[in-house]
Amino acid sequence: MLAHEDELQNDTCRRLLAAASEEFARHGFAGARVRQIVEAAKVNVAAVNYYFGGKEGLYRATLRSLAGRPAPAAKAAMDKRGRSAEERLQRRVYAVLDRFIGTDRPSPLGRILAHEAMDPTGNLETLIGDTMRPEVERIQALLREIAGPDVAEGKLAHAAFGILGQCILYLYARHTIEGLSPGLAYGPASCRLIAAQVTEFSLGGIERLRRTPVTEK
Amino acid sequence: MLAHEDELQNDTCRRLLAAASEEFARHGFAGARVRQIVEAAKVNVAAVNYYFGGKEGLYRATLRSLAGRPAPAAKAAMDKRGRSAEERLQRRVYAVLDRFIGTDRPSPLGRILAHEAMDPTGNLETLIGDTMRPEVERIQALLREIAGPDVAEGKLAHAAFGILGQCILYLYARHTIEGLSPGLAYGPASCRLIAAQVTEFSLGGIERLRRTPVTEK
DNA sequence: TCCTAGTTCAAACAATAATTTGAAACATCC
DNA sequence: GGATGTTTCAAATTATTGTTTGAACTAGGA
Repeated sequence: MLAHEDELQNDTCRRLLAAASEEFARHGFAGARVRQIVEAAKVNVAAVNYYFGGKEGLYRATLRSLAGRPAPAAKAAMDKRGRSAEERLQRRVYAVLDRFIGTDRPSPLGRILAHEAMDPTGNLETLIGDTMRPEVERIQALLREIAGPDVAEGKLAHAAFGILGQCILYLYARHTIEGLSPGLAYGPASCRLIAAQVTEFSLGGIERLRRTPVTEK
Repeated sequence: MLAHEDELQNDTCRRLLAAASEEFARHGFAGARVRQIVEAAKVNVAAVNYYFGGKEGLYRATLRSLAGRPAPAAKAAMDKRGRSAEERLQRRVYAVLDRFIGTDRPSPLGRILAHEAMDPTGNLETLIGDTMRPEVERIQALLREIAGPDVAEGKLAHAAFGILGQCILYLYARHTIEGLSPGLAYGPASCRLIAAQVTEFSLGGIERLRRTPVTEK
């Protein structure tokens, strides 16, 4: 039992982590089966304990590896200069969709986060801190920029969660949405489309909040 | 092994179903433990098989019992006459929040639905058909009424899902939101507050969609 | 009171899953 | 080539969990 830092050195570890990401994303920690993981990874069962000390260790390592690297689209959304706040918001929404929903294939991170939020295992706090919190803060800052100083902070927070809520619905209710409304297909292009829709919709919401500035709470 | 229709006659069944609702809501079907359920219900283990034929039977019965009765708020939202479409939308949003999130305590139905959506067991279709589909359709109809005939159908569908997404976020990311933004407390009153916020935000979105009617898709 | 059908119970059982083990395979260095 | 440390493997082990069993208990009627 070594490793613990160079989990990505070994090929066995890499395959294990990849398979674990998918299995944990599908079924959450409790529902995931290590046999399923090792079979998908084409690795012997004992490897899990050998490298990670058990199912739980593998889970933590998986979370680390997923939360560690932000998706490529996140960087692309970074170049804020020379663009309107509205445009930057749309890019940020796209980045969220890309990271948590995934463009080509569904992202394990978002799905694991969803399971974790529903049924926490004790890693939720860390995971949120590493992934969601910065996202929420960035979006809220952009909203402030768009809405101006007159809109109450609480309203802005709600709005930020509203935007995230819309994004997350598309992740977590994928089957459901496809069943209810087959037209709204998922795919590489539709991620961009959804970003546009969500942004448009939310800009309207912000605008209205600005027009009717009620007292805080 | 009788029952199967009069599940609510027997006191043991009632307690079993109540405990099962909570346990399945917490951990989903796979993660739920029948021992946990029977312990909470103060009932012998064998009762599960005796009355419901097993864990899966109990699960299905639980779903039936939860999907069967719409929350009281749903009826209150029904009296459409004499109110503006905007007002009716807000009432409908409140009804959704009340049914799926719960006013006083978190609703098992919504939480089970979330697990089911993440990791379907084969009961998802039925559950959706019984609970979500009518909700989506009603909201979409209201949105059409508000938006007028010029907004494309696909946009309205997105908007309806956007509204649901906002509602659902508050259900499924409860811990997360409380952690990120302690000010936004949950409670009997806040359900109404959230309904107001979501409606306000969404009306703005609709308005904007109406102003910028792009071609379908 | 006895009988019957329905229900509850503690304990046994079977099935599934995670973990461990000890030997075999592999690589690396001398 | 042999010694040493690491990795892989199939099989055994332990733990957890759903299900079954057969006896005990209860209530209602003949």
